[in-house]
Amino acid sequence: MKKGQVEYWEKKTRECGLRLTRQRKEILQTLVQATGPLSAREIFLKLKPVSESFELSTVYRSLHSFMERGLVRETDLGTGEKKYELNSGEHGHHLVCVGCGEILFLGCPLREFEREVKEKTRYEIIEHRLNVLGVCPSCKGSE
Amino acid sequence: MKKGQVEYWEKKTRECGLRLTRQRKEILQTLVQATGPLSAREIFLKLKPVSESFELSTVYRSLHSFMERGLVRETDLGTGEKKYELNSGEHGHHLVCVGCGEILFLGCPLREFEREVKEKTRYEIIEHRLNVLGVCPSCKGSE
DNA sequence: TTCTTCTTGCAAATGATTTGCATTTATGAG
DNA sequence: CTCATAAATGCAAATCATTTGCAAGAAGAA
Ligand SMILES: [Mn+2]
Ligand SMILES: [Mn+2]
Ligand SMILES: [Zn+2]
Ligand SMILES: [Zn+2]
Repeated sequence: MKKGQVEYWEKKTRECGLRLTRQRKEILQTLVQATGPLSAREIFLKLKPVSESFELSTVYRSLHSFMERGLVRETDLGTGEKKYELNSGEHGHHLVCVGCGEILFLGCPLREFEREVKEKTRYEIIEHRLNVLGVCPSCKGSE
Repeated sequence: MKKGQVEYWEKKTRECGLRLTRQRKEILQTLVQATGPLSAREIFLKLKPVSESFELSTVYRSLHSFMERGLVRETDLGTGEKKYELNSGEHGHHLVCVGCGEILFLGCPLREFEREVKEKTRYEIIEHRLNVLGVCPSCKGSE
């Protein structure tokens, strides 16, 4: 069972001791289908029409449960709302188009830098957060 | 007149067409003395005892005026409140101690990376945001 | 099926930041 | 220096994302 399938995440959910509710299934489904990180409200808006009943607060609560167990990652891309994505396990960063909001995944160029910072400052490094803002080719064209 | 002196920033304020009010002087003074970026509320709390009357909303409004003119920079260090600092002109990033909140300035290791991203993605790069979280030596000691 | 515990819906609270509006103040002209 | 005017402030209320309390509902173990 692969990370691209809902079943994978549903199993993980159970394994973490979380109950697999209809709402959580639908949230996971939405995240699996997504091409990039989504905000709680984006998830909510995708589901409300399809789903019997659904609360935004439930989305937030589910995402937090998922985060606590490491199933989901949260990113603040400076777009007002925090974004959430399934935790693929591979560390990286995001390139955001300020025009259309498209989000591309970027690898991490900071392994060496982190070592230098640790050495120079004597801080224990916990994590780093990087994101890049730009304009995608398509948005560049249509100005 | 140097960037370490309030007078420098007071002059700049005027040159930008902004009026130099008592409140703005005090905000600039606070920022000049600061050893790192401060939140609007931190500035407010430093000034309230000393100053005749002062509103948090005034701090926010002043900071925004300063930002529009490039006198002040805003950073989101993920600490809940946005932080503000005088715009030294030199681009860089921050290392934040999750223990005591100490903030160190870091240089930018991403010039080359930005070029690569531009080439690979064909995005026009506008800016990047990076900050590093860690534990300072002093906080490491006292656990 | 039953029982227990975890989740949800719903509404109200929170916390940072912003805004409307009447009043005050900085600044430039006279 | 005095005055007029636009800009800035105080104060209170509004926003907006996110969180929380609580009663009712639904998973899942037995
Ligand atoms: Mn990285
Ligand atoms: Mn940089
Ligand atoms: Zn775009
Ligand atoms: Zn510290």
